Amino acid sequence: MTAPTPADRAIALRRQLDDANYRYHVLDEPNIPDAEYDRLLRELDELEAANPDLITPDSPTQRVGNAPSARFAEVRHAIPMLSLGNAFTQEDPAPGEDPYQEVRDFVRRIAEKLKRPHLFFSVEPKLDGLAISLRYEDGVFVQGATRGDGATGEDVTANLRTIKAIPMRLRGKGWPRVLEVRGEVYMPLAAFRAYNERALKDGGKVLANPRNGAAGSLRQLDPRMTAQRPLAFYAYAVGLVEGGELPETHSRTLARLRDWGFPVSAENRVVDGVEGLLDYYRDIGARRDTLPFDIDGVVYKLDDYEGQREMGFVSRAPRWAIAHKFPAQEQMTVLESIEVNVGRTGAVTPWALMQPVQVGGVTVTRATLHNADQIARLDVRNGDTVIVRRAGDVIPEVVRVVLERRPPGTRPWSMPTHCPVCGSEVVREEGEAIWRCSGELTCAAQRKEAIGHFASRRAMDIEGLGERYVEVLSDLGYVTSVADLYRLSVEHLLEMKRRADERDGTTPETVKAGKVATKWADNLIEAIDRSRNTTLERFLFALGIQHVGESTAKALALWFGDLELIRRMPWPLFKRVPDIGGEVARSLGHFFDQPGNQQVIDDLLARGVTIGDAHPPHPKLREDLGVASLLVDLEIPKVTRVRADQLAAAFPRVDALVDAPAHQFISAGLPSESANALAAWLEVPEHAALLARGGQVVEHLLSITPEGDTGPAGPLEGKTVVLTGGLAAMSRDEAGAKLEALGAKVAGSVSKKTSLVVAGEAAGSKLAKAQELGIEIWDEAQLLAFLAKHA
DNA sequence: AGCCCTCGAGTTCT
DNA sequence: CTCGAGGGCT
Repeated sequence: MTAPTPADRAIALRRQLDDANYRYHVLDEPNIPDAEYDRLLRELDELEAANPDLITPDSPTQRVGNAPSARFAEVRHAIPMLSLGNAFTQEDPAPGEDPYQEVRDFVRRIAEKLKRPHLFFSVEPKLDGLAISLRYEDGVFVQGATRGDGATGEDVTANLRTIKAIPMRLRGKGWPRVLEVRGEVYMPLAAFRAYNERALKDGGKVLANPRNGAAGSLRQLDPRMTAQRPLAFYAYAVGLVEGGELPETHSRTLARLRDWGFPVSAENRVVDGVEGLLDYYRDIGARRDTLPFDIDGVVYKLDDYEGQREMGFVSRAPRWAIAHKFPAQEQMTVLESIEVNVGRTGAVTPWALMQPVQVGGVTVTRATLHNADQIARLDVRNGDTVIVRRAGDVIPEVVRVVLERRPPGTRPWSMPTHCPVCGSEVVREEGEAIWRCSGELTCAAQRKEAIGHFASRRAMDIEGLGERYVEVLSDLGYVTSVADLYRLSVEHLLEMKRRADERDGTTPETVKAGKVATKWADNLIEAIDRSRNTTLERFLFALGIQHVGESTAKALALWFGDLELIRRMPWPLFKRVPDIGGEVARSLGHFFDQPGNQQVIDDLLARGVTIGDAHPPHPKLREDLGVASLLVDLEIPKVTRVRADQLAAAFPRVDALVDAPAHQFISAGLPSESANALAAWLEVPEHAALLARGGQVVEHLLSITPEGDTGPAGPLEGKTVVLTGGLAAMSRDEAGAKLEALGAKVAGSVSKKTSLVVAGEAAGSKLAKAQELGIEIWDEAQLLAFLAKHA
């Protein structure tokens, strides 16, 4: 046996590489790891570099891309690349109207002409990419072109060579001497995202969407650029055929193409009649968001060529095929104006008011613009034409501005300097993204939101007090603080309704309707009454303190157990609660420092709000509760944990510390710098008072906080559980409460700290993430079984 | 100082 | 659901 010649080796390498490509891109069953592929490719590359005469045009090394071409040559398609007629689904069908009429018409026309009992269609997803034509002579790829106007396209052979899913040489046998294959070059979504993520990191150019990514990549003048773009390809038709035969149906041609080495979509099917088409349409539509590529519809083609020939063409579109489009997920519309909204915390949020468009099957007129930074990034202006998207996430967003359509004379948008509702100044904290109205509760918008929040389901849960009534109650002055809700009577409500009707010009209620109004008022008063019985965590959440959401409210309730304690707490002590830091503690302190807020709490209690679950502080509060931690929590300059410990040892009682001169701090062991800083800090009367009060409260807390014993550990103690998807037997909230009762911590998002994910019906990204991280996953049945066992 | 994890807040339409 | 930012750990 002699050693293989370089020529033999080159052939062997090419075969291996081609085979690996085929398995990876066509069969979707990679047979060698990427690294091995790269090694083989490098070996071949080196071999060819040493023996240039061994280089062949179909060699895998030639995919990498040669020197840039000045411009693309024109290619005349031997057989024109057709465009398809479109069928749209009627989005708001009138009663009795068939939303699929256009598809039915298409099928009916064929049925009338062909007069067959059954019509079989080859169906496939319509990829959102770029149509191309590939020419093979004697089984070797010789030329590739874009669709262009259908008759003439551009020669992008060099760029197409870089796409590994396109075979350079046909496999198997039986191919015609000349074969033109048509298909779609596209960018898989995962590749698109990965590409953009990297581009963002490296400061490169971000692709607008996968379609633009594919189209832009193919038209790169330098194939080496194309080679870096992650493109893929699916074949869906055949053009010119010479010196060979094709099967008699489209579906069998596709199977043949696959044998010859072309990727063909795994979603292709053959279906019977119009119902078959529509089933397919609905099936793909339902799975649209989970497909690994973007599609804008499905394509129906009469499967047999005989029938196709008989149907023929109208102008340039075949009468035997049609594209059935999905409702667009992106639409162009005109932004009429940028408005702002004022939220509960005063956040001034800009949003776009647009001319109504159908996006993803619903009419969209408004979309959030998040904040001023986002507007600056997009550079959206009044009157701009914009692209609106409503992707899997339902909530519409402005994707970008169509600059070519910008009317003359527009100016960049800027945040109003004053609140549109109350006229207070709009301010922004250093380094923050959000501008806020400084009016606080003098601002009607903030008051309204505060009342709405107070009444909301997760807060005081006043059923029937929705946005509408909050608006009127607030506007007409019946309710200026949340405590006013508990002074309302049925008479007030009826009077309010009468005035509201007058104001809005609504026809006054008839006597009969008056009865209905009474009923409504009775119900609302009863709901308000019911809400008087509440829990500490709901109450704290309802107050709407900045940075205090449900979770923080719950923690406060658990750790301190008593409203009276909390409302008088010196703010640094809030930091004793896990997950509460300086920012949140200060916010709590700020809230309770305001006499107006204390008054509201007094009023609520005086008007019958009862908080049911007062209990002593959580035993763990004792841990590290003392003078030292108080000093640390006060954030005194130069007073670190070490210094605080020294001080605590020297001054077991805070009173003595408050009045002590600086030299006593030095005697306690502090360096003079720290001692002086502390003395200077204490000069400020508010500081001294805060420290003194802090000392008292620490002593009080220590006196009422029980020792150890945190109760029996539940079976889920220390576990973090995430609930996702819909449950049949109970709501997610109920399930969460039950899990918490067993000791679990219920979190909202999946991370590597998550111990367990309960996935209900139609679970989405959280389930995917759990699988990715290898976290234990239960279905509802497992959850119910577990709960039953441990109830 | 930087990273990871959570929480809070705001949001659209039927 | 997504973004921004607070909290805590390394």
